[in-house]
Amino acid sequence: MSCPRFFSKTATEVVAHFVDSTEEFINLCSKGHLKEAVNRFKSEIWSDPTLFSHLIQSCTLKKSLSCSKQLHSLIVTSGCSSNNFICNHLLNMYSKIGQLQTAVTLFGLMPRRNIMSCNIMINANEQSGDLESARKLFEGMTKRNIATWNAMVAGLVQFEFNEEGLRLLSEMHQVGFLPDEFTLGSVLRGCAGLRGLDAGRQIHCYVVKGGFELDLVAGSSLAHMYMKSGSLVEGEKVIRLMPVCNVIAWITLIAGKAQNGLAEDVLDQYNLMRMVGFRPDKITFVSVISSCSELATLGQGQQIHAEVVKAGASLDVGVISSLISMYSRCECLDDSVKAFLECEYSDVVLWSSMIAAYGFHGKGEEAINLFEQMEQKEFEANDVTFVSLLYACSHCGLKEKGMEFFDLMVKKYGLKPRLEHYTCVVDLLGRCGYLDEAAALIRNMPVKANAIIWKTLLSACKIHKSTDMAGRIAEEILGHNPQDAAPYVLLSNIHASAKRWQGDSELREAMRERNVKKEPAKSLRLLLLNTPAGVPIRVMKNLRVCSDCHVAIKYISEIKNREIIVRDASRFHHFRNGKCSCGDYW
DNA sequence: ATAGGGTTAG
Repeated sequence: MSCPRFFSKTATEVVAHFVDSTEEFINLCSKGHLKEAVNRFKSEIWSDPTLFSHLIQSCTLKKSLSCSKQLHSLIVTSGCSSNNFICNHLLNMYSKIGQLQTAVTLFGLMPRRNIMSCNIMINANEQSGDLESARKLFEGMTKRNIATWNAMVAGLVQFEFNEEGLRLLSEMHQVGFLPDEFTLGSVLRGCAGLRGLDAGRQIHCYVVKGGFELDLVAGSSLAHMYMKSGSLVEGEKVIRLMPVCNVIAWITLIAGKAQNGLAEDVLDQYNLMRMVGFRPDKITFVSVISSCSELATLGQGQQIHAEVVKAGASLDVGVISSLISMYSRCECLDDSVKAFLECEYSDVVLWSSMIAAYGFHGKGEEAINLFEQMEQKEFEANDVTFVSLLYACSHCGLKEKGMEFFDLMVKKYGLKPRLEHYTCVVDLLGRCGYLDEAAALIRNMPVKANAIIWKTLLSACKIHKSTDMAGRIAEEILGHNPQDAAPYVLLSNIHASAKRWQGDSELREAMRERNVKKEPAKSLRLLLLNTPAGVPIRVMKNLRVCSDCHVAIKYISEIKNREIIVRDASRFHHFRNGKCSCGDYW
């Protein structure tokens, strides 16, 4: 049997030729050779206008406005500009190359818009930051598909209207749409933003029900939600159950551990990740450097800095902000400054990091100077910036400046002071000897006091040898936690330094009566005996060593010539022969 | 179409 013949070719040959040439045309488009594609396949395009879609997609990737305009004119000349399919592609192109206005005009001219057209415009408006227009479009739609709901949920979450995103999920469910992996990814991100563990667990049920547990995106989002909401165990479980992990799943786990304070585990996990063969990227570096910063492990920090440079990630503001903090906490302020100055693009967080670094090193003037420069450059300071700035002022005894900034924060920036801000101000007033004002502030502030803020005041009493007030304050702290040894110890030291031995022995009696015990520092002593001089020690968790500094000291920074350097949140303690540089024995 | 990050008081 022979095939019918078209001219000199069989039908099969014609089809084969057609498939071949379409393939070649698509190939040219995907490589960006638009002119060649148009010239060689003019007749094919004219007979099948849907082929224009490939040209449009190529133009979208090129992000070239002139290319897009030429192509658009060509489409108009070909007479298929009323084709919905082509029009939707054009809408998408204009929105992706940042020509929202053109897309809006085109959308307005379309005679028969379909759901797809509206979906594209919802996404386009969201991407250009206009959530309201997206919402209006969404609300005006009589028919929606799953992508419509997904676009709106994603937009709401993107602009941190997380609760509303969750509400929309239940609304879509009510009208009969089951969430897919895209919806779930978005709402889980919303739950993470809300630290909403309960809502997140409910979404987890949807994930299981839809069979998306093993989906990389849904799985990572789920794990991220758990870890951001403080449930590291559940998050880790989700990741471990995933049969295939990619870089993002790894980093989700690493970042989760970093955020939950497991800095040591972060470094282990990071090394493991590299052994398995994943390449770290800038987001990995940020998490890892922050952990080095928390541990004050300079050597590891420097090594990772080198890797950052090698990976070409050294220009990222996020990476640089974490480097500034790491070097500052490792006593290398010069390197912090260097990193700060080398940064080409800057933002609030970068400036805040540098202000914090100066404050950490007791350089109040420099911190203030930087803040003023920041204001001149019209960067909007945030609440964290002010914590660092106030901290810098209090550590340098700059009372007037500090109070001025506190005022500025409330009045000019409209920020509501948090407990951290009040603690800085109490420290500021207390250090400068305004003990009564500091106490009054704690009693009158609109947020609930915690033991830390009272302890801050107690330290100030110690500096100014005010035993009477210290006694009253110690009672208040013990009201928060009667078993806390720190106020007794502080009070005892205050009595001792004021040479009131009577008060001191009464206090020790009270401690015995209430069965309060001060933790001995056995572990540190053992470490010192068993570790050869000059060997760096990485981390010791929950180590209490210095009772005089009244802060739980957590990390050993290094051991040099049998001298141990320990870091707490605000300063370095040098221990030699069992004696701390701040004067206390352990 | 969708996922992961940086600065913060004692």
